[in-house]
Amino acid sequence: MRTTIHIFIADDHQMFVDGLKRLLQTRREFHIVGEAYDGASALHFLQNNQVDVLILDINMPGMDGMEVTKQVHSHFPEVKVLILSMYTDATFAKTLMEQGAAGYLIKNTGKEELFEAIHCVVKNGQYISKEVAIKSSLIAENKPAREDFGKTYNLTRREGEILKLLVQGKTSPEIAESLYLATYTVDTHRKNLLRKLNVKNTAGLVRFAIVHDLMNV
Amino acid sequence: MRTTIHIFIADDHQMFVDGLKRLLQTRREFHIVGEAYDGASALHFLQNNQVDVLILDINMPGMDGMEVTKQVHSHFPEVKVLILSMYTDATFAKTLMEQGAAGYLIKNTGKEELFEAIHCVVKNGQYISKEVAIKSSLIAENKPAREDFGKTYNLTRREGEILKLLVQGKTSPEIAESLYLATYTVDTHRKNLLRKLNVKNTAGLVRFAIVHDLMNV
DNA sequence: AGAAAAATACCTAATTGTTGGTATTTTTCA
DNA sequence: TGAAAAATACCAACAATTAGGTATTTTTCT
Repeated sequence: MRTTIHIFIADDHQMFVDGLKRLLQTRREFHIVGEAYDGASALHFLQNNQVDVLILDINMPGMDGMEVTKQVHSHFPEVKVLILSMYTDATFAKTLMEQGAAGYLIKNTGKEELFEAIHCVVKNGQYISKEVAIKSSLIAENKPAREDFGKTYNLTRREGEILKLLVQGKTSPEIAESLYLATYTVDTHRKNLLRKLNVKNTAGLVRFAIVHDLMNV
Repeated sequence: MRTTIHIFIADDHQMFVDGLKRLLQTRREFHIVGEAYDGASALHFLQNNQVDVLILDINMPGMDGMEVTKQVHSHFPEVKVLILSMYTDATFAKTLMEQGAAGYLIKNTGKEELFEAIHCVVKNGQYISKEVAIKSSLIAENKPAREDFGKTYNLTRREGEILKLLVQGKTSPEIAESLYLATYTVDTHRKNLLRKLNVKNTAGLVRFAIVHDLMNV
């Protein structure tokens, strides 16, 4: 790595920050540009300084890490947020990643993995601790491909056709008209779709279709 | 990196494989354990050998890379699939990641980024080429931040709240109950949502919400 | 050719959604 | 402190959806 990575540390434990600094300073490519013991100070610093990676302890007081992550992501999108946490809870990690965190590491991670994670997020990757990842299908969940959609979910050709039109916002009478069917028939297919996909209304059907990537939306 | 990373290369261009091997051999931590020029051979090798990372050319003949990715992910989940591709199409990359790929690199990537990507996927991260990522909302930074959603689309907090519940398949009475509101009120908000997002029914709302990534679905 | 699956169509009743209003209270912010 | 925005609530009428069926025709596949 030729270029220096500018790192800012936000953690409420002074000793932890010190240890982390020392650890990071063993690598030439890392440059600690600042530190803060609460979220507000961290945000303030970002306004006036170039920071590549914000290492953020998620147990910080004052302003919670979740909020800081959101703020940083929306106001300083170029800053990568790397979360350090004690929790291996996958849902928690997932939520943070969705709020804009680029990485999630549990605190007792080895230094090599930490270095790796920093490089990874700087390169636009996302990094998640192994301990967290194995707890759930947080990464790389296996969705069925579009072409075997019908097969996988046991939908017939007609059902798939009607589902597509539903996603487009069409009503039963409209679908009936465009497919030259009786509204009754369309409704029968809709009933079968609700049953097969185990949802209770059109919202569920639309959601299912989009999330499982049936549509080209 | 103390531990050796066992790499298998699957690509139909012999010269490309050779170049890649030479490139990877400049780093002590990488060990090329094998190579294949079609998907079937690659899968066969995995059955009898320890492989950490499978570098996979997505333009391989015989068995397409998409299929190999799926197979590897389901049969050898411990093997990280790193895709090499010529295409910067984000949808394509996304589909592959969903099939179980751990990383996606375009072929004219620099060696440092390649090394980085390998380390990243081994550590359970996901790596996506910058060139691909910036083309779409594949990674978080390019999506409108969730908290700006309301601002971007002029939705109020309450409207966003109700939209989320609609996507979950809830009916007006149900939403009213969970938010301690009159059904009348929920319906007013729904009317405003339909107007603001310019769709004509709930299917449109759900579709909009998911496509614009308001939800965590 | 015969069975199974898919597609078609119909009926009723209850619930939910949509449209087009009006109007008051609460919150936010300049 | 006002004005504006947001949130709340109500009414009526009509359209659409959902749930519970039954039943015939057409297509697919062995």
